[in-house]
Amino acid sequence: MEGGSCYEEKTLISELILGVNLARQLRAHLSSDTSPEAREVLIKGILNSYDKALLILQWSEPPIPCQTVQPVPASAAATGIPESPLSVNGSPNSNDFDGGLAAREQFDARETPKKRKMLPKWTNQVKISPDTGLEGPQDDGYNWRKYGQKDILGAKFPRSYYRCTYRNTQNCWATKQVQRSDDDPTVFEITYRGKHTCALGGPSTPAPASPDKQESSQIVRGSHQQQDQQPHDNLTRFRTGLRVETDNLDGGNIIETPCTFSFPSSSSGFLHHEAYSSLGLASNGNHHGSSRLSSPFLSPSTTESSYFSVSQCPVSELVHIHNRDWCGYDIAEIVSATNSSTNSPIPDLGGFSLAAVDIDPNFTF
DNA sequence: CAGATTTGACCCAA
DNA sequence: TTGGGTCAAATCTG
Repeated sequence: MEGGSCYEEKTLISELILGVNLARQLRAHLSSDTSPEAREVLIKGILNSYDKALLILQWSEPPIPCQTVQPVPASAAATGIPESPLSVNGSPNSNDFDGGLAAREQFDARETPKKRKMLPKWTNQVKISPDTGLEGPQDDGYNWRKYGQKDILGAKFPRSYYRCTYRNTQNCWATKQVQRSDDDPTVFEITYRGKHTCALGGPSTPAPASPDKQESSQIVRGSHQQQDQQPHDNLTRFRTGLRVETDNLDGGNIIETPCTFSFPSSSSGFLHHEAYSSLGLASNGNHHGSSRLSSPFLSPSTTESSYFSVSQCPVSELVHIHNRDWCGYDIAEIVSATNSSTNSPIPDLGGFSLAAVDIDPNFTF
């Protein structure tokens, strides 16, 4: 636990420092002819940084009374697990960090259904992989019970309504709505309302075997993954918060504008060789660059990444990271690729559709 | 049989 | 009046 607290403090400080640095860069950019895109990247970085810092603050404080029954494992604490998956587009309501206020809100909501609408509300967008057999967005760690489904006017897909499984037994009034995106069926918009006050539903104490039909919260897991589910959960969380910054690099000419990649969550699988072979690529591209990695879930001492050029296909660059998380697990993931003829990103090669793997530590690219 | 899901009905705010 | 959110009985599942 101590390691977790120490880690959280360091991460919090580093995130705030990152935010300050990005703000300074933005100020410098404002006085120059920098492109709006580059400024937007900096703004996103700043917002990301403060979002994460706030999340760390939120989850390092004693929750009410949701997670007081079972202590949070150090590994879980170290991941700074948010109540729901953090995404570029979503963050918990910043007004809701006051646990006492949240508790009062929950209490009031219990008394009058009208006041439920006053509950804090925030929305996350979660992308799922069509390649990995996922039926829906990843499990957010809570136990949800579906209580309704509605066809929404103008939406292709119905909206599902979930409430906390422990509503009746523990008066936990957290709810969520899951709406599949019309534009991209692999994207789910998840709207959370209210904080969990249950003792059993916390993300650090995953549900004991919930059914696998729930649209919004289940992952198909192989047997080998169940054995070490905790590390894999951590990996998923670490990926979610991982960012690759490519500005000011020694190989900075590879990607001409500063880029920030936000990692979607993805499942684990033995993808490394399959990914390359299915693309007709050799896995020994020429290393020609490196980048800084920034994530609250990465060990700074072991972070590294590589860029590879690939000559066998119209892929001008394959950004590939090889990393090690705080649990000591090696991770490899393709995070982006660019079509050399059109100079446009190749979405199918992005980090999402090519899931991460725990690679052989002895394997070299 | 207990708990979860489905689905039509109901409520209510806009 | 309409559409979104919730309820609750029926049904399903392990």
